[in-house]
Amino acid sequence: MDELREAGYQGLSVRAVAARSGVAPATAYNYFSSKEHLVAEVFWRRISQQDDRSVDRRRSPATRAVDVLADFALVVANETELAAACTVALLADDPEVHELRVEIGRLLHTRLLSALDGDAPHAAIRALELVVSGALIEVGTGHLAYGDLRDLLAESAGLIVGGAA
Amino acid sequence: MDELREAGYQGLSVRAVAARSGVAPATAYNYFSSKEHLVAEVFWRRISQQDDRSVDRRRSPATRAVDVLADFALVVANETELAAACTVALLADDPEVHELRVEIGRLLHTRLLSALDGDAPHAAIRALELVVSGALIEVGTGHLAYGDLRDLLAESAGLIVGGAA
DNA sequence: TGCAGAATTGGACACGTGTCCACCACAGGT
DNA sequence: ACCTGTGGTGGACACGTGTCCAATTCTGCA
Repeated sequence: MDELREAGYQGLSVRAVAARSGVAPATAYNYFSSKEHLVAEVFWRRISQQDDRSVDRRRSPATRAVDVLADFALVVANETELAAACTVALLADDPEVHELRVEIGRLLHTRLLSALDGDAPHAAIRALELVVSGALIEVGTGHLAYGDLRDLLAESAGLIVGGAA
Repeated sequence: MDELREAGYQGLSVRAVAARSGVAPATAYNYFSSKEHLVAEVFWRRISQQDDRSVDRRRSPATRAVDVLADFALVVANETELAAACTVALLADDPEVHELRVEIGRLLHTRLLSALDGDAPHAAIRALELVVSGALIEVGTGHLAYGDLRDLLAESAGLIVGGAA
């Protein structure tokens, strides 16, 4: 993370991260096959370490959905550089990254399902998934400000899941 | 395009494209600052060369929206390799690419606006924009098949824009 | 204490990238 | 026929990447 902040994603290199960790480059490559894999792993750990929200059925379905989406996106979106890094990294054509991508997708799906089960059709959940990737990309490319993310997610979720936003 | 099909995005290089075009590498770099820029340019040209649909207000707003989104996405989505290339390329941290990204965003926005103006709130248009980027990424990463794209877009648009899907 | 197996290391490797610059080819105007 | 300027060219450059491997150091266990 420190390295990413200082050098940006372009400037990030596995070697530099290794150096900062007091470890030889070859060692780093034993664990991470590329910088994409490294960054994707950071994202995955942050996401999966969040503790699950308990579902409170007194709140509207849309609100519950937004909570899930915001938890998901805000983990990285508070730093544009990190959001950019994660979005690009997760698209890499690398088996290790593919694995993580699937895992992350599964996790998001599970969370949405448990927050909304019964209160929204399957199609709505799919749409929410698309929306959150779209939103993350907009943050990563700098077209959407961190501060506006939650509102945008809320607006979209309001439209997708019937209930009042 | 031929080069991309044969070598994949990973294997694509500006030099190889230059060679295939019977042109020196240095010449290619005069026009495209990176392979990301090259690919982004291909995407941009394909998108912007589509002719605008005429708005038929007898059809439901959602249907009109789907037409715009599908035109947009299907330009590249019929070949996974191309979709992957475009999505990754468009995220590059390169001023030329940034320019194109803005241009493409503007074009999509304009088309949605003209297809839906008055029949959907601004928030719906934003949500549709997010959905289409999300969908493109899923195709690019191979998590969504080309054949399923249109249906998925239709489902989502149906939820976002009130009218019957 | 000593040892076997695992983890880490340095260093070289082949390859690809984007940049630079001096030089050349050639079309259009005179 | 001759300039002139624009665009194209070859070739070298510094840099970063991921891979490999033989040598070294660590670690847990007997």
